[in-house]
Amino acid sequence: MSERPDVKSAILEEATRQFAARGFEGVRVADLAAAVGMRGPSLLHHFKTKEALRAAVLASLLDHWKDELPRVLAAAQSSADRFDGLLRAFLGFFEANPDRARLLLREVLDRPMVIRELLAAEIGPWTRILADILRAGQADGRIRPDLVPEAWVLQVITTGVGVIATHPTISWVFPACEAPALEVSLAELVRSARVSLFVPRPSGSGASHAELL
Amino acid sequence: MSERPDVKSAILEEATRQFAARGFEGVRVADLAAAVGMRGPSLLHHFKTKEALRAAVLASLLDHWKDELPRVLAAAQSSADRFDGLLRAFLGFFEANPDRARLLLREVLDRPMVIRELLAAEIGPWTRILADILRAGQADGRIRPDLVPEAWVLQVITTGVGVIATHPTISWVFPACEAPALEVSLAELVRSARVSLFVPRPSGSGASHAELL
DNA sequence: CCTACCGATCGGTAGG
DNA sequence: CCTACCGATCGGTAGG
Repeated sequence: MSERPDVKSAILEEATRQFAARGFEGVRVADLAAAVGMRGPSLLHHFKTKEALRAAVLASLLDHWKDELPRVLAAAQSSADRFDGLLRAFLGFFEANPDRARLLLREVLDRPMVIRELLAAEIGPWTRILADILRAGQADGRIRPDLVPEAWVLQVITTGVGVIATHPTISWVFPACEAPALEVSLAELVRSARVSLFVPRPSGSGASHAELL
Repeated sequence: MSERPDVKSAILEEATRQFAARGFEGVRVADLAAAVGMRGPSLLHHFKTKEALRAAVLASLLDHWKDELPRVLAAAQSSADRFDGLLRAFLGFFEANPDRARLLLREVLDRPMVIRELLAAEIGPWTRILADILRAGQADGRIRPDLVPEAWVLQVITTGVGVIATHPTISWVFPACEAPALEVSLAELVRSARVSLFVPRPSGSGASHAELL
């Protein structure tokens, strides 16, 4: 009765880490169990199969956005700096634990059909709203007219997840001392997302872009 | 003597396809062999181990850029539309066979240390030159000063590979009829890369951005 | 939560 | 390029 309060959470956390690092097939149930202080068969008492564990790990990732997306999008309809709020909530979640980005990318590659359905069901309704907000911004002349809202959203998602997942490896296309830090790369992402989104204001105008989404 | 001229190429092509789809560990040597008309042990006569085949597949990917990058960068120092040439050569290679992008992404996730070294050795020298070209453009006032050249290059690489690798899956964050086609997403990538790179010209000026990199 | 163990999979070898 | 087969790995079960 006085057991470790949430063995399950510990297993989920460790599974996220190991699945992200070595992939689902590359991880041994016994290793996963050892990392949380038990043997393989004992772990399978908490999650009936390895595949069930995979589903639980993925669900815990997407669940975060089921709560967060409506919250941030609602704030985006009343607050001044919607653009920064949304983009930072998105990037911050993955930046706080890059394994989330790597895990998601692996699932996209490993099980495209499964992920398609999950994205359509859980994220689809919200991205649609987002695209509509962008279209309204185009009608108002605040957002560049030569932009395809859906494509822009898709690209920001892919780039955010992709940069955070692969930065420590891909940044080696530059010598170590010239490679930008992750924060610099993400700042560049925010900059280019902003510039590619908003119609430039005549310089000297008071309003900052952050207020305009 | 009158055998199939290049069994090896056939194996490499099929391996690219299958490694991209199911990952290195997810592919059985026997299946790979069956797809090119032989049994497992016979395939291992052409590539001593499965791991050797993996290395060969990866090398054939990177070899393309060892030839292509110098060529395109050289053209970029004499021709008018360097930006388009370079970006289209890059995107075209992966668009012609999205499995290349998926394979590369998997290798980045599966073997970060190996890929780091390969990128540093084979691609590093050229991206460095590219970053210097961008810095020269900043000195001339053609390229936005608030841009970190290395971060911009990194982002374009990550986004290009990421979008092409994941588009058929991630685009399902939109209902099927609203999801942009891959070509639309790539056009948006080119647009936003261009806009985020160049200092905007006073409207009415004759020169197009394409000439300016 | 454990030990003991089954059953299936799979890379690679032997030998032709 | 084949068949036959070894040896190791690993998810999951039995039974406590």
